[in-house]
Amino acid sequence: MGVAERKERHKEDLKKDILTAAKQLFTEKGFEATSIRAIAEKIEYSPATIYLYYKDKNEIVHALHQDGFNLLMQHFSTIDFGQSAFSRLIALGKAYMQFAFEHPDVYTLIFSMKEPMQHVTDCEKEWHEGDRAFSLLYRTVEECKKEGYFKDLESVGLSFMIWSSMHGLCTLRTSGHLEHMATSCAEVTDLNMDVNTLLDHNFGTFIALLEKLKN
Amino acid sequence: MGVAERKERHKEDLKKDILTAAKQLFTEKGFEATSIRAIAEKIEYSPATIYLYYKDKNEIVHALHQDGFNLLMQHFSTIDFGQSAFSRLIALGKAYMQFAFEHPDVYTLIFSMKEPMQHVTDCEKEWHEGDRAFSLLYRTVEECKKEGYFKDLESVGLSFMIWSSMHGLCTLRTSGHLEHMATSCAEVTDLNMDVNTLLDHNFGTFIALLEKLKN
DNA sequence: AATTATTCTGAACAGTGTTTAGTATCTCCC
DNA sequence: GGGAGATACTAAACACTGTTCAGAATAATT
Repeated sequence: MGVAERKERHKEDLKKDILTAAKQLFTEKGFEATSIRAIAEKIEYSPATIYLYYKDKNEIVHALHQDGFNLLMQHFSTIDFGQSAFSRLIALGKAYMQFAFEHPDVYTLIFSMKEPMQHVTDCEKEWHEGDRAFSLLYRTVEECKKEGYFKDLESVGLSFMIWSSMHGLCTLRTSGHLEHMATSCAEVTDLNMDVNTLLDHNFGTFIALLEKLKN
Repeated sequence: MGVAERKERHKEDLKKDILTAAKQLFTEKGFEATSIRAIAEKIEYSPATIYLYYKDKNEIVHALHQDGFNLLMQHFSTIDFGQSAFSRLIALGKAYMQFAFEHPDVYTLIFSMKEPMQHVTDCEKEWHEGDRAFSLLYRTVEECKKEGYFKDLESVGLSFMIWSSMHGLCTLRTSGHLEHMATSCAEVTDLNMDVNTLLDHNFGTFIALLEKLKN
């Protein structure tokens, strides 16, 4: 039965090759430019072959979705767990934003597009990667409470608001809204700065805001 | 010269008809299903005719972008300006979220898609609608400070963080992430609720959070 | 070597945004 | 009223997209 095993291995290899090609095209040319035909050309197979390994494009996107989430968790793993819970919370936010900054397309894929999440609910699949990431945030918030922060504030709601504010900041950036505001808010307010300065400035306010919630 | 005027009027009418048809299809069938051919069919003209009135699809999207923003401002106009600045801030957040809830496609168009904003920067156009909306938030935050809120917090940064958290909440909802978390966060935490309850709960935490920032 | 099973592909379908060459209509001037 | 010219419109094509399916090429089994 050595033959069957070899074939099985080859099939799995090809399946991975498709994903690797998709990921490469995706990060190189962006999501819009990543077509089935382009993936097929990269692995030197016909477009129809891809459909023998993946049901449709959504299944490929979903696989990339999981990959992207592992990359995010990798960013989180660099955080020093020796420091205080509050410092860890700030570091978590920073790592999150840096991830969004370094991999804007991956970020959009895993947090803004509705197709991958639709695929999860459609196939009644679990999504442990996402749960784990939120759980990390939630537990950090809980530990912050032990340090005297966020008294009288409910942890789940607060965790979501922290996530939302970071997510909102990241998406406003990638959509170009923040860039517009950076140039035009000089008229509205009296500050004039570029996008990244504005982003840093806002994150600074975020920290200051959380710090004020001690006791 | 009555003829030339009549023709000019007719041209402008047709231009508006295209937009009306686009808006209708857009709200009825969503953005994905709104093709140039579908718009053409609705106004009973050939697809090529549309290109005599709009440079490309982005120009149509940009026009809808402006329309959508006026709709948002309309939602804001229902707010009672007699109440305190802090109450107005909360009402602003509520109106913003309700807008996103009632018109999810319009919300995605004006706040999540990057094409319309790209078009603004490409054509070096102004975007007064957006500036006005942010300015409204900014001024409300400033007035809240006079009422004793947000001491030692910088207004621009805080305005952006408030916007971000609301925007983040809205996009996490439309993308389906919140829906997933609502069902799976029972395992992570100990709460079990549906999407809308979770959304309300989070907004409640948001208010509680802001209230704690008095003095 | 012939049969069967597996793997792959060319071609097509129905859709997308967009361009161009050509037609039909309508206005103007003689 | 009839011919010239401007204007408005469209059929058809181009280059794409995701996806399907009949059939060809290859590999394994008898």
